[in-house]
Amino acid sequence: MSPRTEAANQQIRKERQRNILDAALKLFAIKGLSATKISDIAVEANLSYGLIYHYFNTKDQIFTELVKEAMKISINVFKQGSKLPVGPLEKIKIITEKIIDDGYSGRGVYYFLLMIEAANSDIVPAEVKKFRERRKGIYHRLLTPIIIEGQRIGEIIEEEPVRLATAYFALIKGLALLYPRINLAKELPTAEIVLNLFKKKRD
Amino acid sequence: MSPRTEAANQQIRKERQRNILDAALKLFAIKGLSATKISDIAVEANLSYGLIYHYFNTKDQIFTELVKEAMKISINVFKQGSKLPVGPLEKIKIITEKIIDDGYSGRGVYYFLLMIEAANSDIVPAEVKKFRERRKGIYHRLLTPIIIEGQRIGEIIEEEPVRLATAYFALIKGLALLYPRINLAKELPTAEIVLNLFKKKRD
DNA sequence: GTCTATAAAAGGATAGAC
DNA sequence: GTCTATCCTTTTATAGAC
Repeated sequence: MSPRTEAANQQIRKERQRNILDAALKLFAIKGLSATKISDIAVEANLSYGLIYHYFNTKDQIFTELVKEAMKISINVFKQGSKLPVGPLEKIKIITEKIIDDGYSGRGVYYFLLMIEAANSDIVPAEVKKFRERRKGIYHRLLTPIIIEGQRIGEIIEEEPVRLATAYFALIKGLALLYPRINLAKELPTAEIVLNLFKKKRD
Repeated sequence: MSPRTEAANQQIRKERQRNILDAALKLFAIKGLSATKISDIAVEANLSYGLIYHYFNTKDQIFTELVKEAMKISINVFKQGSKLPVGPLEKIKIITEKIIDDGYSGRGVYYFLLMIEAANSDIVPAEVKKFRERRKGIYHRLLTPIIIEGQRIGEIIEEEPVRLATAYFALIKGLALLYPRINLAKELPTAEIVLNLFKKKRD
Protein backbone atom coordinates (compact mmCIF):
# COMPACT_ATOMS: atom_id res chain seq x y z
CA MET A 1 0.00 0.00 0.00
CA SER A 2 1.41 3.31 -1.01
CA PRO A 3 1.35 6.14 1.50
CA ARG A 4 -1.32 8.78 1.13
CA THR A 5 -0.31 11.83 -0.81
CA GLU A 6 -0.44 15.24 0.79
CA ALA A 7 -3.27 16.19 -1.54
CA ALA A 8 -5.30 13.22 -0.38
CA ASN A 9 -4.64 14.14 3.22
CA GLN A 10 -5.81 17.65 2.65
CA GLN A 11 -8.96 16.29 1.13
CA ILE A 12 -9.56 14.13 4.21
CA ARG A 13 -8.97 17.03 6.54
CA LYS A 14 -11.43 19.15 4.63
CA GLU A 15 -14.04 16.42 4.73
CA ARG A 16 -13.64 15.80 8.44
CA GLN A 17 -13.94 19.47 9.22
CA ARG A 18 -17.16 19.56 7.22
CA ASN A 19 -18.43 16.39 8.95
CA ILE A 20 -17.83 17.97 12.32
CA LEU A 21 -19.33 21.32 11.37
CA ASP A 22 -22.46 19.70 9.94
CA ALA A 23 -22.97 17.54 12.99
CA ALA A 24 -22.38 20.46 15.32
CA LEU A 25 -24.69 22.71 13.31
CA LYS A 26 -27.57 20.31 13.66
CA LEU A 27 -27.05 19.85 17.38
CA PHE A 28 -26.41 23.51 18.21
CA ALA A 29 -29.54 24.43 16.30
CA ILE A 30 -31.72 21.92 18.08
CA LYS A 31 -30.24 21.79 21.57
CA GLY A 32 -28.33 25.02 21.83
CA LEU A 33 -24.68 25.68 22.52
CA SER A 34 -24.60 24.81 26.18
CA ALA A 35 -26.63 21.62 25.99
CA THR A 36 -24.58 20.22 23.12
CA LYS A 37 -21.67 18.14 24.36
CA ILE A 38 -18.54 17.47 22.36
CA SER A 39 -19.38 13.80 22.78
CA ASP A 40 -22.75 14.43 21.11
CA ILE A 41 -21.01 15.96 18.13
CA ALA A 42 -18.63 13.01 17.90
CA VAL A 43 -21.54 10.54 17.88
CA GLU A 44 -23.52 12.58 15.37
CA ALA A 45 -20.50 12.82 13.07
CA ASN A 46 -19.51 9.18 13.56
CA LEU A 47 -16.08 10.16 14.71
CA SER A 48 -14.14 9.56 17.88
CA TYR A 49 -14.28 12.08 20.66
CA GLY A 50 -10.62 12.94 20.40
CA LEU A 51 -10.74 13.69 16.71
CA ILE A 52 -12.95 16.69 17.27
CA TYR A 53 -10.11 18.29 19.20
CA HIS A 54 -7.69 17.38 16.45
CA TYR A 55 -9.62 19.67 14.13
CA PHE A 56 -10.91 22.33 16.49
CA ASN A 57 -9.51 23.83 19.67
CA THR A 58 -12.73 24.37 21.59
CA LYS A 59 -16.46 23.97 21.34
CA ASP A 60 -16.78 27.73 21.13
CA GLN A 61 -14.55 27.79 18.08
CA ILE A 62 -16.87 25.39 16.26
CA PHE A 63 -19.86 27.48 17.21
CA THR A 64 -18.22 30.69 16.09
CA GLU A 65 -17.20 29.18 12.77
CA LEU A 66 -20.79 28.12 12.12
CA VAL A 67 -22.23 31.48 13.04
CA LYS A 68 -19.98 33.15 10.51
CA GLU A 69 -21.13 30.76 7.80
CA ALA A 70 -24.79 31.27 8.73
CA MET A 71 -24.60 35.05 8.73
CA LYS A 72 -22.88 35.09 5.39
CA ILE A 73 -25.56 32.93 3.82
CA SER A 74 -28.59 34.70 5.26
CA ILE A 75 -27.27 38.14 4.43
CA ASN A 76 -26.69 36.93 0.92
CA VAL A 77 -30.31 35.87 0.55
CA PHE A 78 -31.37 39.44 1.26
CA LYS A 79 -28.71 41.03 -0.91
CA GLN A 80 -29.47 38.83 -3.89
CA GLY A 81 -33.20 39.43 -3.44
CA SER A 82 -32.73 43.17 -3.29
CA LYS A 83 -31.05 43.23 -6.67
CA LEU A 84 -33.83 41.49 -8.55
CA PRO A 85 -35.59 43.55 -11.24
CA VAL A 86 -39.05 43.17 -9.68
CA GLY A 87 -41.32 45.20 -7.43
CA PRO A 88 -40.75 45.54 -3.66
CA LEU A 89 -43.47 43.11 -2.62
CA GLU A 90 -42.25 40.60 -5.15
CA LYS A 91 -38.70 40.96 -3.82
CA ILE A 92 -39.86 40.22 -0.31
CA LYS A 93 -41.89 37.32 -1.60
CA ILE A 94 -38.90 35.78 -3.34
CA ILE A 95 -36.70 36.30 -0.31
CA THR A 96 -39.35 34.74 1.90
CA GLU A 97 -39.81 31.77 -0.40
CA LYS A 98 -36.08 31.27 -0.51
CA ILE A 99 -36.02 31.24 3.27
CA ILE A 100 -39.07 29.04 3.71
CA ASP A 101 -38.44 26.63 0.85
CA ASP A 102 -34.71 26.41 0.35
CA GLY A 103 -33.41 27.99 3.44
CA TYR A 104 -35.52 26.20 5.95
CA SER A 105 -35.06 22.80 4.42
CA GLY A 106 -31.94 20.75 4.54
CA ARG A 107 -29.04 22.52 6.19
CA GLY A 108 -30.71 25.89 5.89
CA VAL A 109 -33.16 25.59 8.73
CA TYR A 110 -30.33 24.73 11.06
CA TYR A 111 -28.44 27.82 9.99
CA PHE A 112 -31.44 29.93 10.86
CA LEU A 113 -31.92 28.32 14.23
CA LEU A 114 -28.24 28.81 14.93
CA MET A 115 -28.60 32.46 14.01
CA ILE A 116 -31.39 32.82 16.53
CA GLU A 117 -29.17 31.45 19.25
CA ALA A 118 -26.27 33.60 18.11
CA ALA A 119 -28.34 36.75 17.81
CA ASN A 120 -30.21 36.50 21.08
CA SER A 121 -28.26 34.50 23.59
CA ASP A 122 -26.07 35.99 26.26
CA ILE A 123 -23.94 32.90 26.59
CA VAL A 124 -22.34 32.88 23.17
CA PRO A 125 -18.56 33.17 22.79
CA ALA A 126 -17.07 36.63 23.01
CA GLU A 127 -16.04 36.50 19.37
CA VAL A 128 -19.64 35.89 18.33
CA LYS A 129 -20.71 38.90 20.37
CA LYS A 130 -18.16 41.07 18.63
CA PHE A 131 -19.24 39.71 15.27
CA ARG A 132 -22.87 40.31 16.15
CA GLU A 133 -22.11 43.86 17.24
CA ARG A 134 -20.31 44.65 14.00
CA ARG A 135 -23.27 43.47 11.96
CA LYS A 136 -25.88 44.96 14.24
CA GLY A 137 -28.93 46.07 12.32
CA ILE A 138 -27.74 44.70 9.02
CA TYR A 139 -30.99 42.89 8.34
CA HIS A 140 -33.00 46.00 9.03
CA ARG A 141 -30.74 47.98 6.73
CA LEU A 142 -31.31 45.45 3.99
CA LEU A 143 -35.07 45.17 4.33
CA THR A 144 -36.14 48.70 5.25
CA PRO A 145 -35.33 50.29 1.87
CA ILE A 146 -37.48 47.69 0.15
CA ILE A 147 -40.33 48.47 2.50
CA ILE A 148 -40.01 52.22 1.97
CA GLU A 149 -39.96 51.81 -1.78
CA GLY A 150 -43.05 49.62 -1.50
CA GLN A 151 -44.81 52.31 0.47
CA ARG A 152 -43.79 54.96 -2.03
CA ILE A 153 -45.44 53.12 -4.88
CA GLY A 154 -48.43 52.18 -2.75
CA GLU A 155 -47.82 48.45 -2.54
CA ILE A 156 -47.09 48.29 1.15
CA ILE A 157 -49.16 49.40 4.10
CA GLU A 158 -48.36 52.79 5.65
CA GLU A 159 -46.92 51.64 8.96
CA GLU A 160 -43.53 52.60 10.32
CA PRO A 161 -40.98 50.67 8.24
CA VAL A 162 -38.87 49.74 11.25
CA ARG A 163 -41.80 48.18 13.08
CA LEU A 164 -42.92 46.39 9.95
CA ALA A 165 -39.44 45.00 9.44
CA THR A 166 -39.31 43.85 13.05
CA ALA A 167 -42.63 42.06 12.67
CA TYR A 168 -41.35 40.36 9.53
CA PHE A 169 -38.14 39.20 11.19
CA ALA A 170 -40.07 38.02 14.21
CA LEU A 171 -42.28 35.97 11.94
CA ILE A 172 -39.33 34.42 10.15
CA LYS A 173 -37.58 33.65 13.42
CA GLY A 174 -40.69 32.12 14.85
CA LEU A 175 -41.13 29.98 11.77
CA ALA A 176 -37.62 28.64 12.07
CA LEU A 177 -38.36 27.74 15.68
CA LEU A 178 -41.60 26.01 14.85
CA TYR A 179 -40.21 24.34 11.78
CA PRO A 180 -38.89 21.16 13.39
CA ARG A 181 -42.14 20.56 15.25
CA ILE A 182 -44.96 21.26 12.85
CA ASN A 183 -46.62 19.29 10.10
CA LEU A 184 -45.06 21.08 7.16
CA ALA A 185 -47.64 19.93 4.64
CA LYS A 186 -50.57 21.17 6.68
CA GLU A 187 -49.36 23.90 8.99
CA LEU A 188 -46.48 25.76 7.36
CA PRO A 189 -47.64 29.24 6.32
CA THR A 190 -47.29 30.02 2.64
CA ALA A 191 -45.13 32.91 1.50
CA GLU A 192 -48.44 34.48 0.51
CA ILE A 193 -49.57 34.51 4.13
CA VAL A 194 -46.30 35.98 5.32
CA LEU A 195 -46.55 38.63 2.66
CA ASN A 196 -50.02 39.57 3.84
CA LEU A 197 -48.29 41.28 6.75
CA PHE A 198 -47.13 44.00 4.37
CA LYS A 199 -50.16 44.45 2.20
CA LYS A 200 -52.66 47.24 2.30
CA LYS A 201 -56.03 46.26 3.60
CA ARG A 202 -59.39 46.86 2.01
CA ASP A 203 -61.10 49.99 3.10
CA MET B 1 -36.25 37.40 71.09
CA SER B 2 -39.26 35.22 70.79
CA PRO B 3 -39.09 32.29 68.39
CA ARG B 4 -40.72 32.70 65.04
CA THR B 5 -44.24 31.45 64.83
CA GLU B 6 -45.10 28.69 62.40
CA ALA B 7 -47.19 31.16 60.41
CA ALA B 8 -44.25 33.48 60.02
CA ASN B 9 -42.08 30.60 58.90
CA GLN B 10 -44.57 29.59 56.28
CA GLN B 11 -44.58 33.13 55.03
CA ILE B 12 -40.81 33.07 54.73
CA ARG B 13 -40.84 29.77 52.92
CA LYS B 14 -43.38 31.07 50.46
CA GLU B 15 -41.35 34.17 49.80
CA ARG B 16 -38.12 32.28 49.30
CA GLN B 17 -39.76 29.89 46.87
CA ARG B 18 -41.02 32.87 44.91
CA ASN B 19 -37.60 34.55 45.03
CA ILE B 20 -36.01 31.45 43.63
CA LEU B 21 -38.67 30.92 40.97
CA ASP B 22 -38.46 34.52 39.80
CA ALA B 23 -34.68 34.43 39.58
CA ALA B 24 -34.75 31.10 37.78
CA LEU B 25 -37.46 32.29 35.39
CA LYS B 26 -35.41 35.23 34.29
CA LEU B 27 -32.28 33.16 33.76
CA PHE B 28 -33.96 30.19 32.09
CA ALA B 29 -35.71 32.59 29.74
CA ILE B 30 -32.55 34.42 28.78
CA LYS B 31 -29.90 31.71 28.91
CA GLY B 32 -31.87 28.52 28.63
CA LEU B 33 -32.10 25.56 30.93
CA SER B 34 -28.72 24.03 30.29
CA ALA B 35 -26.71 27.22 30.45
CA THR B 36 -28.27 28.36 33.70
CA LYS B 37 -26.29 27.14 36.69
CA ILE B 38 -27.75 26.71 40.14
CA SER B 39 -25.08 29.12 41.28
CA ASP B 40 -26.44 31.69 38.82
CA ILE B 41 -29.88 31.36 40.33
CA ALA B 42 -28.47 31.77 43.84
CA VAL B 43 -26.67 34.96 42.84
CA GLU B 44 -29.70 36.36 41.01
CA ALA B 45 -31.95 35.63 44.00
CA ASN B 46 -29.40 36.90 46.53
CA LEU B 47 -29.47 33.61 48.38
CA SER B 48 -26.85 31.06 49.21
CA TYR B 49 -26.22 28.16 46.89
CA GLY B 50 -27.36 25.58 49.39
CA LEU B 51 -30.68 27.25 50.08
CA ILE B 52 -31.87 26.54 46.56
CA TYR B 53 -31.68 22.86 47.38
CA HIS B 54 -33.50 23.40 50.62
CA TYR B 55 -36.52 24.51 48.63
CA PHE B 56 -36.20 22.45 45.46
CA ASN B 57 -34.81 19.00 44.79
CA THR B 58 -33.28 19.58 41.37
CA LYS B 59 -32.81 22.20 38.71
CA ASP B 60 -35.27 20.33 36.53
CA GLN B 61 -37.92 20.61 39.19
CA ILE B 62 -37.62 24.38 39.22
CA PHE B 63 -37.84 24.48 35.46
CA THR B 64 -40.87 22.21 35.40
CA GLU B 65 -42.64 24.26 38.03
CA LEU B 66 -42.13 27.41 35.98
CA VAL B 67 -43.32 25.82 32.76
CA LYS B 68 -46.57 24.86 34.43
CA GLU B 69 -47.08 28.41 35.64
CA ALA B 70 -46.28 29.82 32.22
CA MET B 71 -48.64 27.51 30.34
CA LYS B 72 -51.46 28.25 32.73
CA ILE B 73 -51.07 31.98 32.26
CA SER B 74 -50.72 31.99 28.49
CA ILE B 75 -53.61 29.63 27.95
CA ASN B 76 -55.67 31.88 30.14
CA VAL B 77 -54.94 34.90 27.99
CA PHE B 78 -56.46 33.08 25.03
CA LYS B 79 -59.41 31.70 26.95
CA GLN B 80 -60.32 35.05 28.44
CA GLY B 81 -59.94 36.72 25.07
CA SER B 82 -62.18 34.16 23.39
CA LYS B 83 -65.03 34.93 25.75
CA LEU B 84 -65.15 38.64 25.09
CA PRO B 85 -68.32 39.97 23.47
CA VAL B 86 -66.53 41.46 20.47
CA GLY B 87 -65.78 40.46 16.89
CA PRO B 88 -63.10 37.89 15.96
CA LEU B 89 -60.51 40.40 14.78
CA GLU B 90 -61.09 42.47 17.88
CA LYS B 91 -60.61 39.38 20.04
CA ILE B 92 -57.29 38.65 18.42
CA LYS B 93 -56.32 42.27 18.79
CA ILE B 94 -57.05 42.26 22.50
CA ILE B 95 -55.21 38.99 22.99
CA THR B 96 -52.25 40.34 21.05
CA GLU B 97 -52.20 43.58 22.99
CA LYS B 98 -52.36 41.66 26.23
CA ILE B 99 -49.40 39.60 25.10
CA ILE B 100 -47.40 42.52 23.75
CA ASP B 101 -48.22 45.09 26.40
CA ASP B 102 -48.89 43.22 29.63
CA GLY B 103 -47.55 39.83 28.86
CA TYR B 104 -44.28 40.83 27.37
CA SER B 105 -43.45 43.34 30.02
CA GLY B 106 -42.39 42.55 33.52
CA ARG B 107 -42.48 38.87 34.34
CA GLY B 108 -44.61 38.08 31.31
CA VAL B 109 -41.95 38.22 28.64
CA TYR B 110 -39.89 35.75 30.60
CA TYR B 111 -42.82 33.37 30.78
CA PHE B 112 -43.14 33.49 27.02
CA LEU B 113 -39.46 32.90 26.45
CA LEU B 114 -39.60 30.01 28.86
CA MET B 115 -42.52 28.59 26.92
CA ILE B 116 -40.48 28.73 23.74
CA GLU B 117 -37.74 26.71 25.35
CA ALA B 118 -40.26 24.30 26.85
CA ALA B 119 -42.18 23.88 23.63
CA ASN B 120 -39.27 23.41 21.28
CA SER B 121 -36.30 22.02 23.11
CA ASP B 122 -35.36 18.39 23.18
CA ILE B 123 -33.43 18.70 26.39
CA VAL B 124 -36.25 19.59 28.75
CA PRO B 125 -37.12 17.35 31.70
CA ALA B 126 -39.27 14.31 30.97
CA GLU B 127 -42.13 15.75 32.98
CA VAL B 128 -42.18 18.84 30.79
CA LYS B 129 -42.31 16.63 27.72
CA LYS B 130 -45.29 14.75 29.10
CA PHE B 131 -46.96 18.02 30.02
CA ARG B 132 -46.26 19.39 26.57
CA GLU B 133 -47.65 16.27 24.94
CA ARG B 134 -50.87 16.46 26.93
CA ARG B 135 -51.43 20.05 25.85
CA LYS B 136 -50.28 19.52 22.31
CA GLY B 137 -52.12 21.77 19.91
CA ILE B 138 -53.99 23.63 22.62
CA TYR B 139 -53.09 27.04 21.25
CA HIS B 140 -54.24 26.09 17.79
CA ARG B 141 -57.49 24.78 19.22
CA LEU B 142 -58.02 28.07 20.99
CA LEU B 143 -57.19 30.35 18.08
CA THR B 144 -58.53 28.47 15.07
CA PRO B 145 -62.24 28.85 15.95
CA ILE B 146 -61.78 32.59 16.18
CA ILE B 147 -60.14 32.64 12.77
CA ILE B 148 -62.88 30.54 11.21
CA GLU B 149 -65.58 32.77 12.65
CA GLY B 150 -63.69 35.77 11.30
CA GLN B 151 -63.61 34.24 7.86
CA ARG B 152 -67.31 33.41 8.03
CA ILE B 153 -68.24 37.01 8.63
CA GLY B 154 -65.71 38.24 6.09
CA GLU B 155 -63.31 39.94 8.50
CA ILE B 156 -60.39 37.62 7.99
CA ILE B 157 -58.55 36.64 4.85
CA GLU B 158 -59.49 33.34 3.20
CA GLU B 159 -56.34 31.37 3.88
CA GLU B 160 -56.19 28.00 5.59
CA PRO B 161 -56.91 28.68 9.27
CA VAL B 162 -54.19 26.31 10.47
CA ARG B 163 -51.51 28.03 8.44
CA LEU B 164 -52.75 31.43 9.50
CA ALA B 165 -52.65 30.38 13.13
CA THR B 166 -49.13 29.03 12.71
CA ALA B 167 -48.00 32.30 11.18
CA TYR B 168 -49.54 34.19 14.09
CA PHE B 169 -47.86 32.02 16.70
CA ALA B 170 -44.58 32.26 14.86
CA LEU B 171 -44.86 36.03 14.94
CA ILE B 172 -45.63 36.07 18.65
CA LYS B 173 -42.79 33.69 19.40
CA GLY B 174 -40.39 35.72 17.34
CA LEU B 175 -41.46 38.91 19.10
CA ALA B 176 -40.76 37.36 22.47
CA LEU B 177 -37.31 36.41 21.24
CA LEU B 178 -36.56 39.84 19.89
CA TYR B 179 -38.09 41.60 22.85
CA PRO B 180 -35.03 41.79 25.08
CA ARG B 181 -32.85 43.12 22.28
CA ILE B 182 -34.87 45.73 20.45
CA ASN B 183 -35.65 49.35 21.06
CA LEU B 184 -39.22 48.95 22.25
CA ALA B 185 -40.21 52.55 21.64
CA LYS B 186 -39.07 52.53 18.04
CA GLU B 187 -39.05 48.97 16.80
CA LEU B 188 -41.76 46.99 18.56
CA PRO B 189 -44.59 46.24 16.12
CA THR B 190 -47.98 47.53 17.13
CA ALA B 191 -50.88 45.14 17.63
CA GLU B 192 -52.27 46.80 14.49
CA ILE B 193 -49.33 45.53 12.45
CA VAL B 194 -49.63 42.03 13.86
CA LEU B 195 -53.31 42.07 13.08
CA ASN B 196 -52.64 43.01 9.49
CA LEU B 197 -51.57 39.42 9.00
CA PHE B 198 -55.22 38.40 9.21
CA LYS B 199 -56.88 41.14 7.25
CA LYS B 200 -58.33 40.92 3.79
CA LYS B 201 -56.34 42.76 1.19
CA ARG B 202 -56.87 44.74 -1.95
CA ASP B 203 -56.76 42.75 -5.12
C1' DG C 1 -5.24 10.65 10.52
C1' DT C 2 -7.65 8.30 14.17
C1' DC C 3 -8.47 6.30 18.45
C1' DT C 4 -8.57 5.23 23.71
C1' DA C 5 -7.18 6.55 28.19
C1' DT C 6 -6.38 10.11 31.44
C1' DA C 7 -6.10 14.58 33.54
C1' DA C 8 -8.41 18.81 34.80
C1' DA C 9 -12.35 21.62 35.45
C1' DA C 10 -17.11 22.68 36.06
C1' DG C 11 -21.37 22.01 37.96
C1' DG C 12 -25.07 19.38 40.41
C1' DA C 13 -26.32 17.62 44.66
C1' DT C 14 -25.55 16.56 49.76
C1' DA C 15 -23.98 17.08 54.78
C1' DG C 16 -23.57 19.31 58.63
C1' DA C 17 -22.70 23.59 61.31
C1' DC C 18 -24.96 27.78 62.93
C1' DG D 1 -34.16 29.00 57.95
C1' DT D 2 -29.61 29.81 56.12
C1' DC D 3 -24.90 29.15 55.11
C1' DT D 4 -20.18 26.95 53.90
C1' DA D 5 -17.66 23.00 52.84
C1' DT D 6 -17.47 18.69 50.51
C1' DC D 7 -18.62 14.97 47.44
C1' DC D 8 -19.30 13.09 43.04
C1' DT D 9 -20.88 13.06 38.40
C1' DT D 10 -20.42 15.10 34.00
C1' DT D 11 -17.86 17.26 30.54
C1' DT D 12 -14.05 19.64 28.62
C1' DA D 13 -9.54 19.21 27.12
C1' DT D 14 -4.97 16.77 26.60
C1' DA D 15 -1.60 12.85 25.92
C1' DG D 16 0.05 9.25 23.82
C1' DA D 17 -0.55 4.82 21.29
C1' DC D 18 -1.61 2.86 16.70
